[in-house]
Amino acid sequence: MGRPRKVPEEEAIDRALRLFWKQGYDRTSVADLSSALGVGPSSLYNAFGSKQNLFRRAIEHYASTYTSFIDHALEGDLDVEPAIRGLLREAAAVYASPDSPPGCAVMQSAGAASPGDSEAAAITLEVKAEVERQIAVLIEKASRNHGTRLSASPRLLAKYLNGTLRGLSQLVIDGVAVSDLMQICDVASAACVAVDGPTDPAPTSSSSEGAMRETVQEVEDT
Amino acid sequence: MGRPRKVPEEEAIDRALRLFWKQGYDRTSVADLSSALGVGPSSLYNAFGSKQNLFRRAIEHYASTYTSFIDHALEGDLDVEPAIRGLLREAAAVYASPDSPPGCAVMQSAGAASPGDSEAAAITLEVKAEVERQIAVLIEKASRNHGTRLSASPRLLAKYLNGTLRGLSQLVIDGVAVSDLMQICDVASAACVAVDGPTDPAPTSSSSEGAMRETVQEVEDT
DNA sequence: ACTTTTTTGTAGTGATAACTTCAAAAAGTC
DNA sequence: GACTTTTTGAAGTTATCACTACAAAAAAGT
Repeated sequence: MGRPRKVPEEEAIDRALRLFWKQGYDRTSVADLSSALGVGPSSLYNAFGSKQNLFRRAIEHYASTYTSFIDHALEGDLDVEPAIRGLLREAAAVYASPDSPPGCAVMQSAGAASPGDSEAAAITLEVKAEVERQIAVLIEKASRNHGTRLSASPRLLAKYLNGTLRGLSQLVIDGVAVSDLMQICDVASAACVAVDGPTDPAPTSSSSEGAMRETVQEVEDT
Repeated sequence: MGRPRKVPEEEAIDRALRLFWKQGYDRTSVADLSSALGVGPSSLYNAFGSKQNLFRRAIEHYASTYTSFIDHALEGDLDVEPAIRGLLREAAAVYASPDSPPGCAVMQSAGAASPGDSEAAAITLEVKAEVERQIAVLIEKASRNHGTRLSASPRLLAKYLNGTLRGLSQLVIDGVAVSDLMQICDVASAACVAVDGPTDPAPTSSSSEGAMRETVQEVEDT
């Protein structure tokens, strides 16, 4: 009952996502969203409550739609290196796809800000942590199933690959060619498995120069 | 001649840099800068002309002061892997230092935005390109001097490491521990040199699924 | 046709953004 | 001490921000 919506909720969220993705959360005004959807601001507030909440819905939509590369990698039973290579390549393909804004929506919309300084960064926190968690699971499973020796622990490699994904997103923004991106994925995935030769298999050294920030927030150890 | 400045230019720029670094360009208002320096906005505009220009000066200051890890790596005559490991570790140490805001100032201040959408991103463009250029030079020199077989061309590895640096900055923001960061640097640097075993030395494969954005902007090939 | 329910468009709210105006203040020079 | 030069502080300007008030519009139920 009641007057029907001019634009259905699902489409509104997807259009909003693409705007946040392209312009970033801060630089996307409610007026931008309103005119992109062809409705007045009152409709947006009636449907979603606030700009923050619309962003939250948009990121949830992104996480459940555009990050299938992790599920694909988990479905197959490949060894560590090909599994990671496939994951990175598929992610890079999404980041560089002409059908959606460049880069990773989580990175591009929330910027590089820390969760404390930015509303948007706080909202994307959970998505980033979940990706890292699932990558750790993937590596642990693949190495166990294939008896693969890793260059570091699954949880550390997951952090490394989390950083790699963010780097890939940035490289796409820089305009790096897709062919180069794919080779970078190959280099990065090869780094995950230990070399057989006489080289040191798993470096464990630590301290470098100067005092450094010791940190608090952590994803659980696997 | 004339009335002396309340706060000298150099100190003003450094204080501004740290604010941009911590909060990002967009979220740092002129009022923030003004109150952080203890002077009125008219003084800032008299001295620097605009917020954009002050940011430009701050980034130039950062590039000439906080990125010495590249010069250090270039000065030594180490082989590729230890040179890159040292570069990454030193960069990570700067990013995680408690004496300055977390992460890389170029990334944190300009966010993840593309140069077209953000004034700040356009200003940091040159710095990022110069870093990548110098890393390519470092790799080429080190591999030539030590006869090292690389896992990919110097220009591609430079792109990979450019992405790695950005990823490291993000990991620091995420709160990853310094000890983990250092191990990640080890994994990343080991990926640059070819393995001796029976494994494929330099993968060259390309196409993945779907159509992808072919890009324009490129740093020159080495 | 009348009521009920929800969405819509228009206009406007106070807050904050970057930036400017201008006269007083603080120095050197004669 | 008067003149010149530059910086400073306080107040103000215009634009845009997220968000809201409210009545007309468009559907369903009776």
